[in-house]
Amino acid sequence: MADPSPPPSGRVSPSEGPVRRGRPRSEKARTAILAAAEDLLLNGGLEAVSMDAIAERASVSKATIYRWWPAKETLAVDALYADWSGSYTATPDTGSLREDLLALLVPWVERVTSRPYARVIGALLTKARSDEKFAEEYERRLVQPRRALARPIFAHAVERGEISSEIDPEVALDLLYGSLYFRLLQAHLPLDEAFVVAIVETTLSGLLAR
Amino acid sequence: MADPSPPPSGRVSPSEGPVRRGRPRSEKARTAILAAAEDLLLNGGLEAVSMDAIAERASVSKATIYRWWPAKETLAVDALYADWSGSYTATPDTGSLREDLLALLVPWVERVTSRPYARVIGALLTKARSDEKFAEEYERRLVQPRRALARPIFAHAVERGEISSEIDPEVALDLLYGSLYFRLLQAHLPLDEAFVVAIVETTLSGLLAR
Amino acid sequence: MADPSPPPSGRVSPSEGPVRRGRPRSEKARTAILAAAEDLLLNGGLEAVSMDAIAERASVSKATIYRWWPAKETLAVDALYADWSGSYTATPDTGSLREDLLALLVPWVERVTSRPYARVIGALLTKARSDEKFAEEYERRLVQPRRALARPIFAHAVERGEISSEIDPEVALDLLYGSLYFRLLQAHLPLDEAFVVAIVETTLSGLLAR
Amino acid sequence: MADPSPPPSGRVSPSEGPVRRGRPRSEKARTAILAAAEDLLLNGGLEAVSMDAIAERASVSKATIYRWWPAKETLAVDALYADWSGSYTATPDTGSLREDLLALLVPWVERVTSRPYARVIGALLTKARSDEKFAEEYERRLVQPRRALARPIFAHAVERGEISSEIDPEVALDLLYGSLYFRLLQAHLPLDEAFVVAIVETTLSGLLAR
DNA sequence: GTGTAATCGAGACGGTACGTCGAGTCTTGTG
DNA sequence: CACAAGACTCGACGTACCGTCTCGATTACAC
Repeated sequence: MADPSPPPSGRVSPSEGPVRRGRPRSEKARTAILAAAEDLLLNGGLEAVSMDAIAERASVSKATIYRWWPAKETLAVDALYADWSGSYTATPDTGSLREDLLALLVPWVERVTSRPYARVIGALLTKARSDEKFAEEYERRLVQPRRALARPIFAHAVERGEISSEIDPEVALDLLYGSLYFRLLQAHLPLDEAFVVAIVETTLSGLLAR
Repeated sequence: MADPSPPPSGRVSPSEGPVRRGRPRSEKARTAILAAAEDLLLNGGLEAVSMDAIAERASVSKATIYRWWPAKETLAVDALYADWSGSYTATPDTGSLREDLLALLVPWVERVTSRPYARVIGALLTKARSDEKFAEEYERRLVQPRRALARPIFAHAVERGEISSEIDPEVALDLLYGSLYFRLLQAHLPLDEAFVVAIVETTLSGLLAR
Repeated sequence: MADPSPPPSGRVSPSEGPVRRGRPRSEKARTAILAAAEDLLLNGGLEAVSMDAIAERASVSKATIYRWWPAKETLAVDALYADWSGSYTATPDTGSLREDLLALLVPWVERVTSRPYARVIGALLTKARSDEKFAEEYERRLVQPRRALARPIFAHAVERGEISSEIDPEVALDLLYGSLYFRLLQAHLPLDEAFVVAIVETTLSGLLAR
Repeated sequence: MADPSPPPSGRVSPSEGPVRRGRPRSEKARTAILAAAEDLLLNGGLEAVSMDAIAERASVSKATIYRWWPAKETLAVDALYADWSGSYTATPDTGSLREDLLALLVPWVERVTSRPYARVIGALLTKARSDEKFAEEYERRLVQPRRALARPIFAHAVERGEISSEIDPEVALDLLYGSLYFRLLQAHLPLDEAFVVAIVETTLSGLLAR
């Protein structure tokens, strides 16, 4: 099943108490901020995302941004999430492990190489490695949904008898996504459909002659 | 054979002509700068490396740093290179592909997890994705030496008949290192020796039941 | 009548619209900056006035200084103006041209030689000769008020019949103040009360024997 | 009589001892330095004269400049002196004080307004007010020669009976040159031939009606 | 209606770091 | 020796963001 839409990040959802006093949050401002952030993000990368720039573009005061997002990285996660959440929400189920994996990975590669996501993802991962709270946020919003989407593929393959139930789906996922991220982030060799096919084949059959 | 020591980065080596005019570069300053950079790098990550901080620590003027390194990332590569270049320069050759890979990867994992390298590597990769020249530098100094070290392992395995000559070593390397980098940078699951064993096994044998 | 307090320099007075939005300017910061500037100015001259030094002394950020003053010379004019504006605001009117001029010039000389104003004034004039906008500022704030103060003296003398109405007060002012500035700035001979008396006498009677 | 070429400034003339050991000073370098300095001086003012700029233009090392001139202001004095020393070396002697003064002052005004000397002179005077040794240098090379040239005019006028022997030539000179410098440096009103005539007339006849 | 309370924009504030420039000094090899 | 080349320290420059802080103005709900 697809990702059941995790709550937006930023400040803890204020809808706890039943009392809603004061001026309500401006939806217009929120939208404008996210739009400005996404725009800057996909053009100049995270380093182009400055609170001042967002504030100016979105015609919003910096205080308003800081009221809802603790850091520009958190804002970037929200912007990315809005960008991605609609897509690829269904686990492929073609009846074949090989085809399921290709159906999962090929569109992802196309998407991720269609715009300069590499530097954005790299920057967010880097931030996550120095900020525990942000790491949790990042994993919950962007990492786990994708892994949750993929795990059933291996369960189905076990059911069909294609693979042993001993196989650890986490290791399999890391082999596959790890290779793709590697080429995405390190860019030593192209990340294209041929490479997806190659790693799926190799992961399924192994290197050893038989 | 191991990496034959790539030239230092920074400004192009000035030893082209036979004439060496002017005051020679201060080796003392160079060393102090690299030491300060490495220190800051491994403690606070790249974000802690500021030109001002290095200048102060190394008792060196900022102008001197900028004379030799165009950006703090380039400096970080030099510092990292100095840190790494001595280690792991010989290709393992145990007589078995499995053992060779473990001998290659286990020490690397130990090293890379022994200190907070993750955020440093992430930051450098991110910088590389926005700066073409830096990317070339990074790949030449840090990426290719490691891959060159690993490739012969697969050639030996082909000679021994363990794997087909059809196998593309680049794909194999990306599967293995990619998985490790993935856990290093994304940190969704631990990067330990057990994981190394798991990905080596899986890569060798494949997922499919046989 | 004298100029009744020209507006402060620096950025254009923001009090145009009736709307006073945003955080108001900090009077405390403004005062501290001017005090620091004046202090540095009268001790070390303009060359001792650095934006960094002012920022540190006034416990103010450099950005705040630059927000309001485009250059240290402009700041110096403001500091000098604050220092001078209170004094000598009334045109002397003793009933005699000679006495009026002495009453105008002697206190000015005492003031101007009491502290190292010479190098400050020299520096500002030099800046003015290379910067059109600054020149306008300097003249409006420091030059014209003084000349406006002096002109009525000559009008009174004309009314009393002491001098012809043909006399050009501008020429007379330049003869008197010019000589004083000359000794102040070039310092080839002392600028003292005796010199003031001498130039007043000579300007009134002329060199020619009669 | 006028000063017959004061010695060059900079380091004390090395031609004292009879022994002239080592490589002789390069006349070519000296000339190139002065030319570069004058060029920069008259185009961008003293602030455009940097040791680096001169060194580059003159294809000379900075060390060579510092060997002979302690500061760029001293160099500027030398450059200016070279520029001026050839001109106006004879005291006018027309037989009339009025004409002598005009013959002295009008060409000076033409010269001094023909190029942006104002900012240069202002800068040198400012420097002189903060540097005792430079002040002595400046006065000896540029101030006194001019005054020495002018003093005989008043002696002649006394001899002719035009003015009293009581007249202090120093005061007279300060009235005349002071006014001109004032308009030159402060630029509140034009410095032109009409002004020269006006101050000469006024200085000769005085303001008072008679 | 009239608080009360949270929001919003605008924008100034103290900081930190940036990358550059010029001043002087020092250290080579060459003439 | 003088000189060119050029590396070095020091300190100021002016800019860009950071995250915080006042303001006056808005906009809701609660009384």
